Amino acid sequence: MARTVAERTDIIPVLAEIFREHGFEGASLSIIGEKTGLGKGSLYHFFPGGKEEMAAAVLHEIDTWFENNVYRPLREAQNPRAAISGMCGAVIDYFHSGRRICLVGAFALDNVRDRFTDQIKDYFSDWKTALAAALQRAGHDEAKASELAEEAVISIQGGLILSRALGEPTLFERAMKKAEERLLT
Amino acid sequence: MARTVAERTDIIPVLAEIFREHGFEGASLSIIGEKTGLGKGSLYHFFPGGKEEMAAAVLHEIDTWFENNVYRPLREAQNPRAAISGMCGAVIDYFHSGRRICLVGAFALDNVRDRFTDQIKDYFSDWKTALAAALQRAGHDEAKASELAEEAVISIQGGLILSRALGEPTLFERAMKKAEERLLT
DNA sequence: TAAATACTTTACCGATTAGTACAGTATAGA
DNA sequence: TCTATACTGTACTAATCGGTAAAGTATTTA
Repeated sequence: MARTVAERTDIIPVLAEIFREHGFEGASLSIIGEKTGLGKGSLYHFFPGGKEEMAAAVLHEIDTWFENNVYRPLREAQNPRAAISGMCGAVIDYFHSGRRICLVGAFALDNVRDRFTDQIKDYFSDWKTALAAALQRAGHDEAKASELAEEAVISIQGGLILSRALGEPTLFERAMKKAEERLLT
Repeated sequence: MARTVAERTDIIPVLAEIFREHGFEGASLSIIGEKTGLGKGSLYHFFPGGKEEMAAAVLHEIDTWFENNVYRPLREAQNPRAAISGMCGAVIDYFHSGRRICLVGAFALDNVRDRFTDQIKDYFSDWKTALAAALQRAGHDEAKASELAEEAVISIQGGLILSRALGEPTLFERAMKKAEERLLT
């Protein structure tokens, strides 16, 4: 039989988009099979734990992406203000200017939240602490840095919801610009 | 047979909590039957359109609640600043200090978003315009009022997500206090 | 080239899904 | 009290769900 996919890692971004579009429960194995081009046999070969393992793998990939492209730059860049600015740009790109939802945020509101509690919690908590660290290095005291970081993450998540709900991608870009202003002044 | 529920309207709040807890797809008819104490026969008697009609009825009830308790007071109260302050209190109560999610926001991220596009859109759009109207009557120009209103609704939705994700109800109260400050200064 | 491993296809399982049909019972109005 | 309507319980459908089993075919390793 023809080999369709060489690497398990190639499937994960496809799974991510499926979960974004249909949610965890709505992402049936038939949809997954259709969009990945893989039969059930192959899917359970790569993910013996079934849908739950697929979603966990997606969340893990999201986590490493943010660690590499958002959290670590915030913690380690020489210029913290440039790193914060860079974060805002990376976020706009990642969420396709508000046309793409945040899977972790969606899971947090979904009934699967209990199955992925820790991964969801870490995502937001890591983001907050990394951003607060950059803000502190930019001159804010600990309390103010934590407050500003929390506000920014809130604005991102809320902006994604409203942007999606109203069908206005520009809303998200506006919210990000506002958030960046508040972080840098 | 014993009559269990007198009014269709009595069931809707129960349905709302079920959808909040399990999502639209996750709210199976067996769960709904169990929590409402109604058999399928009764459920389809009250809601011939099935789950979709149930969810639509819940969204409609939410809309009228916000119209009566949030939007209209914002539009019509003599003292707009007091009305804004009242809105913040009502919102904290309604969402149980962040322990309760916003069903409309959850639907906006879910795969049912396409089935209830208009009701979701109206919810956020009505909220924005009502709050902007109050802000204008409080002295802001149209552009600034619209900007502040959008920011506030964003903070509410984002606050609910983070509060839920991190398991910190105090986060939502903090976000609401911040939002109120920004609206009233 | 031969054997071991990696991947795929197909067929199947029991459980659950939303929804329908309909007979039966309770209630309300005349 | 009789009748019409409102409501409920039970049984049923066809479809789909996530998951399993196992035989078959590639690909890699020795």
